[in-house]
Amino acid sequence: MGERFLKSIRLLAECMQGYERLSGEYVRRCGLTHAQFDIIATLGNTPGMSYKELGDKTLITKGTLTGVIERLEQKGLVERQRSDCDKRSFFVRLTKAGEQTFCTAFPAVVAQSGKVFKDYSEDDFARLESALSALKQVIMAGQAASAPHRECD
Amino acid sequence: MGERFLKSIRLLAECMQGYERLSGEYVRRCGLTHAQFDIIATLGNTPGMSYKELGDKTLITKGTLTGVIERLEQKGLVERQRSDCDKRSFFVRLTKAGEQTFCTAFPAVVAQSGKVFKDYSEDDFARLESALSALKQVIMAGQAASAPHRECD
DNA sequence: TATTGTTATACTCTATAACTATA
DNA sequence: TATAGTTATAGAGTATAACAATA
Repeated sequence: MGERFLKSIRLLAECMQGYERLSGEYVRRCGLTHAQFDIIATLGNTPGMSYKELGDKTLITKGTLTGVIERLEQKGLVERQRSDCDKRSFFVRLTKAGEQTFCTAFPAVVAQSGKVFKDYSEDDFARLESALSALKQVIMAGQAASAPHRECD
Repeated sequence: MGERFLKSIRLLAECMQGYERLSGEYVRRCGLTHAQFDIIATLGNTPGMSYKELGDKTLITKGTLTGVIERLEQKGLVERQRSDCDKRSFFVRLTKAGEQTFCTAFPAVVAQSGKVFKDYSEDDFARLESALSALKQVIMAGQAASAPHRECD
């Protein structure tokens, strides 16, 4: 009976699915998959980062990341450069074209999907952010707690 | 500059990703994929429903749904039955084994992933649900509004 | 020895569209 | 004509594990 949280999770999932359905349409119009858009959005406004960092931020595992980056490289949207300090590591960054995609596709997706918030007040946003920040905190704490057990069981 | 909502969306995505990472581990331990678990969870505690309804609820398109249901059928977790009233339609429901999976896998996933909420108060839940309900409402309204335009552009 | 990224395998999901059978 | 579900195709993400090069 302690499943009080299920309603919240269901709502969370519905919101996320709903938003992804909304934005996904525009993402696809840019010729990107969700994962590719994720990478572009993560690399945008940064000097670039390693595969490792990119994988951590996007939840894409390294094996998959190779493929995703490969396809983005073929499209000319990202480029890789060996890291100076650690020669095992690659540094991934947006190309000019990638930055342009970021600067057009990202705002386009944002603008279209953001329409639904037109009647949101400052208070509405504050409440939502506050509730989600608290949620994020316990979830991240839970991940940190369970992660070390991965190999023990 | 009207991107006030981006922070909320980012938080939403982080929460969802975090929760999916948490629960995904347990889902996989039950031998189910995310989509399969989604179907099982949706069919649980219902007398069953049509493909159409199932697709609407899970956001899985009909073409994909055929495959997902097929694999669940092979595992003996769901069964299909032609609808009496509409012979085009199939009625999908959990088998005994499927119900058992629902009754064990679902609570297991729920129990494990629910651990992170152990310190959540009634008020915390109320705030979260309230904020998410409001969010869901505007997103769903946005979907309804944009859906008819799909073929116009 | 541990870590970064690659490669290979096998499976699953996705979008799309043409198709069948029923309404 | 429209709808429920199937089939086919092509592409993409996932888990897993063995592997090379570097630390």
